[in-house]
Amino acid sequence: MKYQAPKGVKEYLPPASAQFERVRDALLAPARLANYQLMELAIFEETEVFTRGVGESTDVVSKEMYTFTDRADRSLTLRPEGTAGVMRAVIESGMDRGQLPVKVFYNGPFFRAERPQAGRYRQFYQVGIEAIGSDNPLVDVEVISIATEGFANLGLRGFKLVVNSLGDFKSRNAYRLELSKFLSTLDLDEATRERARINPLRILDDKRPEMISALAKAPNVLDSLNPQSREDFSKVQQGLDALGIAYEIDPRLVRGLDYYTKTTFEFIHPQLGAQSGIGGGGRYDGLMESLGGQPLSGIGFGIGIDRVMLACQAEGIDISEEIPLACFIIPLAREWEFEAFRIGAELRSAGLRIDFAFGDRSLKGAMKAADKSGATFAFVLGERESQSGTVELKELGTGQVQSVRLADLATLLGNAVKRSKGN
RNA sequence: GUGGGCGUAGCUCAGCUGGUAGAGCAUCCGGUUGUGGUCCGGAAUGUCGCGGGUUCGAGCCCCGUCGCUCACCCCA
Repeated sequence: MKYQAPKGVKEYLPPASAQFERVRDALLAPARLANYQLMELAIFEETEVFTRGVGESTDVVSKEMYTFTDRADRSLTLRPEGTAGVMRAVIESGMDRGQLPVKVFYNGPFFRAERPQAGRYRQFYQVGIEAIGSDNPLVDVEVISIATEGFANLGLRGFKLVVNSLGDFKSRNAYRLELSKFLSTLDLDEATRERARINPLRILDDKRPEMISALAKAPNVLDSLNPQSREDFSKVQQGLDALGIAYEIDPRLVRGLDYYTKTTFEFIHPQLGAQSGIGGGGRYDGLMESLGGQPLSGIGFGIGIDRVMLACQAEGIDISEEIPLACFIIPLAREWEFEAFRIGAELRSAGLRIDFAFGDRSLKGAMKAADKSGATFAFVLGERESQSGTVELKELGTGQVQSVRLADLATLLGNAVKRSKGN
């Protein structure tokens, strides 16, 4: 084996690719129903979009970006996350000067140069949505509910939703100061002290047991929320309650991107191993402005398709394809191939999924192929059928055969597909 | 970047204390006339990840290297 996909690149081949599509579409459907619209975006950006957007101090920017120089010596970067690119496109197209809020969704591959492990890849896939230009906490609720709807579409149950509020800019900065003071009383190792200096909030995320106990007495963000932030967070909670969405409040939930303010949230699936976050997001107040746009607030989420697929697997959810192959057509010999193909094309344009026995194989081999294809029906096309305009249609599940006129084939197959869907 | 586990047929793996490689599944063909699934018979496939060392002899031991995988950090 000479060539292989680059390290950590996750690819989906049949039959898993059909599951990938289903998961992606199930996650996207609620966004469409909530009137979010598709953005098909650049997969690489000027590096500065991310350094300014995501923040220099984050791990994502400081050590995980795929950055390269093009022939004109421009520094470009494969997108490591979705929000910054959305903001750039919104500003570039002037959407931030039009009707607000701007509600958009996206999906596709993202890239981070990390060491791969279970559920973490260098090329991975996300769906995401952003609602830009409204401070209303109900928008936060809408965004979160779209995510939970997506999971519900798949029948996922084993995840939990964790929410927190970091407070608005003022509130967050005040807390940051307070937290720094507290952290300076702790005896921290070199790396942690450096992180604390760059962004003290991120220390709260530390999962090491000794750190968790050291942080037991750390000041709580929620206690330092100013009145406005407090009220907004309370509305978010009321909205979630009204929709019957279960959640936990975790004042330690900070998330690794610098732009978050106010609401942050994360979906955790405990059966997943070390990388248990299947999705997450939050509100960002200063992001648009720092990329040169209007001073608008926004909120959004990113959901990892790869991890949602793992979660479905862990819960034993069947995400296999449900549209069956209606019929497998077997030309008896080369001379019948064109006619078989013509019939197949007609059936396909009637909306039926049709496949053929290609290649010169024995009839037995062709029947075997029909069987393995999972088709509901199969028939042979040869001299007799061509003459009579009638085929012996075989139902592969039962072995039953019936004579069907070619003219009636489309209707009959169509009805059979409908019936099997109804079951 | 750091640490653990693993690299044998397309896939999943077996190979006892070192004696020149096997199973199941998958693939293909056949079991007489134009109909699959079960069953039976047959065929094909490996520089045992790569390089070096020890040995009369290495898939098995040693060293290096590459790859995969899991975990730390962090995130989807």
